[in-house]
Amino acid sequence: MLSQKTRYTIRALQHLADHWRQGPVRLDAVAEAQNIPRKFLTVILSELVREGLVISHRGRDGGYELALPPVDVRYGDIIRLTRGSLALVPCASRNAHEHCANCLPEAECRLRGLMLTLRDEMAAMLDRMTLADAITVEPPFADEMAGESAPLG
Amino acid sequence: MLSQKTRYTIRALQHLADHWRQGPVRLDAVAEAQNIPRKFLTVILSELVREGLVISHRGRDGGYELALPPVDVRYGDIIRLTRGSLALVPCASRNAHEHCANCLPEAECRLRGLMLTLRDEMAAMLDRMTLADAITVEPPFADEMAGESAPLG
DNA sequence: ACGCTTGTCTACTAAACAGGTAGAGTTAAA
DNA sequence: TTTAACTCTACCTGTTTAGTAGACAAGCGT
Repeated sequence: MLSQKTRYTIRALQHLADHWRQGPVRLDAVAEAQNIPRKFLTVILSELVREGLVISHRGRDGGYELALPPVDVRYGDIIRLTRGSLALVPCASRNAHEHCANCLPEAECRLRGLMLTLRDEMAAMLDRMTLADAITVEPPFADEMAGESAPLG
Repeated sequence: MLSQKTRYTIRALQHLADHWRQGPVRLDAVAEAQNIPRKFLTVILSELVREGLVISHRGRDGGYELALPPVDVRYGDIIRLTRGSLALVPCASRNAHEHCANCLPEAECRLRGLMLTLRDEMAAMLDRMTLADAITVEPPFADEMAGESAPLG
């Protein structure tokens, strides 16, 4: 799962992307529009500023704006930034590789093999999408529970 | 990230799959071969027994074995079982859907749209692979850091 | 029936992390 | 020089993770 903080981060960035080239957006505006606790959002945005993804303007009429055009901010980058890695296990990360604790030698670990493949598929998709993409949300739910019935129930 | 427990679970099941139809495998054998703390493994295996994925045999010459052929145990099922869902956000789960806290209405949430698509890609891959598949681990690392250079560095 | 080996179950705990909050300080436009 | 912003360090509280302890139950072989 993505942490709540990562989700807030993504939604905040989406909001800034929506207001690209419209001048700084105030923190409260983001907090209200995106339903993010105000105080927590200060922490999140400050980090994004430190990381260079967002620019802040202090003083009156200040606020935040993206540091680069939405089309240049890929979702993969955002998740790498906030989570450290796209991978589902430390040893399957391509940019922040770490040995897993209590594991087999990496060359023998099938879980690692699987997770490397999975990571690459996820990366391919997340690096294709940027903050500039309009994402259409699918219609309701219901008829989508199919395909889940399996040997296990 | 998958929790350590989920990783242990998968490796334990792989071990049982490797010894399919060779009689019960003792807990200690699994613990040693897979480098899993013995006491913790009892918890993990007991849960798998309760969930019907593994059968246990008590008494002398007892141990554990898979309840069904390895080819019928998909990785997707294992992760659904231990994590509850494949999705990266609660609202993007197909079999354990939940509203996210402090979010937008689901129909408007672009993060949800993105995560639904991602979930489906992950599911497609994880439901294609089973415990019967030999997974080849890729060669070393090194030349694989390419493709990471981006607007962000 | 006995004893050994092996799994089962409930409870507990230490440490880390998640998700926030408080509040004093700094900037810059009007 | 006021005031509406952002910034920074510190703190807090609840939950989850990763285990451990220890008494108990069940088969197998003799």
